[in-house]
Amino acid sequence: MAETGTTQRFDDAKREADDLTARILALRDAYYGTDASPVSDGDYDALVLRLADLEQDFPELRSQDSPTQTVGGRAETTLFDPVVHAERMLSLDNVFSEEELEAWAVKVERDAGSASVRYLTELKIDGLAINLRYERGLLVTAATRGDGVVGEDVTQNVLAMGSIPERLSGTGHPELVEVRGEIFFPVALFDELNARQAAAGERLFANPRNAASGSMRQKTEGKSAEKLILMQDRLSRLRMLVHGIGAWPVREIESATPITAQSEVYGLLATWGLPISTHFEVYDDIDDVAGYIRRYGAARGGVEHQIDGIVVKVDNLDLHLELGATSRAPRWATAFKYPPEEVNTRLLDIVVSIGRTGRATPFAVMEKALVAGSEVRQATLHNQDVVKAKGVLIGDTVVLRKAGDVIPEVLGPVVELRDGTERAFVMPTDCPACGTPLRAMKEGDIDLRCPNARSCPAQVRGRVEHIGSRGALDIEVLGEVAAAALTQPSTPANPPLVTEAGLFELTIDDLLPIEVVVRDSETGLPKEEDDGSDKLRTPFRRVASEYPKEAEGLTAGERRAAGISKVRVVYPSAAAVKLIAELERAKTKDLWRFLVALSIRHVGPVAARALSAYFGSLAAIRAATRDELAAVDGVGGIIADSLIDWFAADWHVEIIDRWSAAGVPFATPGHPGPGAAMSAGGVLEGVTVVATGSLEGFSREGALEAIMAAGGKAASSVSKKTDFVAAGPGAGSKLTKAEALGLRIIDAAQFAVLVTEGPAALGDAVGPAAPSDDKPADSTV
DNA sequence: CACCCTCGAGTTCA
DNA sequence: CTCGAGGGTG
Repeated sequence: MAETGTTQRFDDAKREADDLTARILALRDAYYGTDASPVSDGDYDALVLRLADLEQDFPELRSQDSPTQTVGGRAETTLFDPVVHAERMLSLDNVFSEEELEAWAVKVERDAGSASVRYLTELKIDGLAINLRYERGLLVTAATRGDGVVGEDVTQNVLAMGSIPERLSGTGHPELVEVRGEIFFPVALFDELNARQAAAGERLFANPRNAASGSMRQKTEGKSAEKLILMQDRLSRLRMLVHGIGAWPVREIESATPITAQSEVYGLLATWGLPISTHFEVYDDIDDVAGYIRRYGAARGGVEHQIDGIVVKVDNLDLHLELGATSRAPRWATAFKYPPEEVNTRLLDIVVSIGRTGRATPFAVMEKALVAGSEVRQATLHNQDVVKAKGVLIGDTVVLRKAGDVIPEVLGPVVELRDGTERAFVMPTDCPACGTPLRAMKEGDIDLRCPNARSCPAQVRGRVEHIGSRGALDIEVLGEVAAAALTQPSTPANPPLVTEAGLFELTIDDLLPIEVVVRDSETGLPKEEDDGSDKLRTPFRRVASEYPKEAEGLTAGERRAAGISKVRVVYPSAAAVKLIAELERAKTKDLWRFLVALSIRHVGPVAARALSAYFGSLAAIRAATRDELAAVDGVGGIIADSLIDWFAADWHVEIIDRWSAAGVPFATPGHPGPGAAMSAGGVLEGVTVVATGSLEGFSREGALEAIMAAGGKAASSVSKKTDFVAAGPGAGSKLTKAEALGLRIIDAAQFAVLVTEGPAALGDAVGPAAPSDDKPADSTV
């Protein structure tokens, strides 16, 4: 039977290998033919890797033209002239973890024998590989990689970039030298490029790599003068960094300059006037290489080009010759690939959730996928229109990424991988939480809402959780789990809260009976005990078995004599005690926090602050007319209507009454009454400040408080009206935008001065610094 | 009528 | 942190 088994396994392997080969070749065609791949790089690599594995197990499967033996790409069919590279352009093998890197290093060091190995690390630019051929110091051709043997002649476009020397500087250039490098589109200019493309009615680029590739592929023929200017403009924005020498006239160069290391090659290339990266390092120890990888993994966005990994090269050139190369890649170098930022995964379902405002939001439930370093299984789809616009069907393979490296986002389906079993998403007509028909609240609204605000369990739970959140009353313990426990009918008791009206009436005794069904974090289904019943947790009570009070002080023998045995005692858990204490503490919080906690449409922290400062009490807000409400800065007719509507509902009034009865003041002590002008003044009067990143000495909230306490406006987003941007470590897009707008950017220390002494103390006028100011400092403020 | 801003939602990690 | 949606303001 053993033989049958082997034959069987070989047949399976052969079938899989054939299948893999076909898919890889098809993807290569798509990839190199159209600049857009139907699958992500990570998937492509996975296919090639799997094939390599199979070939390892069954060497007879490996053929000369297997994709593992040939370099990616095929001869181009576009209109550019073919160029035969003097020396084949190889690709690099990949490692996907520090362990694999370690294993590679072990092999290298073993093969190196007694020689001590030094490693050069550099960023792997996600761009377009280019081969520059110089003869006696003159650029003869610039060509794309193509299939590694024959590429496309893009010399004219490369010269049009303006940053690649047509003639090498220095003297003593070899008869022939090929310089390899990568052309890329600087990420900082990418958004602007797409905006121009859109304005010109041209197609948008999916990413900077595509932009580089697309720009390099442009042809001048048949273009209008206007288009030629645009083309030239795009080309001038491209950059190139060189990272190696292909056709390698060792003796010729060495006779001129003795060179023994790759890092010295870079020095040589620089003296020739070629642009080299400033990000390379040389290390003796592979552990230091791992450190470099980790450093840049954390700061991938901080470089002018996209990075798709780290290239690790053996620095010693004599070892390059000794280690040699396979038919597709050198053995003296490897590429560490970071976890991909875009991956494919399966869209298992589209489910609708009901938020605290009743809005029905469809979200994608996906097969768990590792993207940008964390596992993702859900992503919001916003509303039906977005689902339709993205064109995804349930069952599709979809492209998933993290917008801003944080928020999971479904980009769209991989249409090529459909098999006909996919089905379209249909927005439910009824609320999935309470069954009430969903409806648009206004004519033309895309969002559907559950109108059952009072008793829809999803909405009640959402509102209770919102009350506890940081932006509202900031009640510890009262998070997602506690909110669910308090509002869901827990077995066997009724929920302690039917609506949020009873929140401040809760006692320890109300909390004790609560039982929560434990749900599987993977499936969302209730977990079951061995006997099939739901697994329950009691978050607010702790049961102990101990001797009763009368046994205190007795020894074991005396207890036995008295016939006293242990009894079950129920204690409130730490969480229960904490929650009650926190609720008590919350009653003293500022009025605006209570306004936020009431979940009134369009009343968030900003509007709530404005209303509270103006009216001073909830009673005054309630008594105000529409016009009086709208007189408040930042409040218009819609918010005024929303407030009036809210107070008109009996069950809303009940919330106020019961919270008041429980001791919530709903007023700012000492407030002079409605309409009283806010105590104006303060050193930041009329100054808008945005805080981003972590500012030493301030919490996120604390920074905002400090700005407002000084009379300034704490804006949440950067615009040209922003006067100062206080940026600390970890600042992201806001800082980038501030720089783009030329705004005044200050650090934590300057921020501290700003909020205490005002802008003048920073010795600068309010507002953006003048672009070129050699004029005297006559502040107009 | 453009902007610019706030709101609300989802998600993950330290 | 980012997006869409929609309100507010110049």
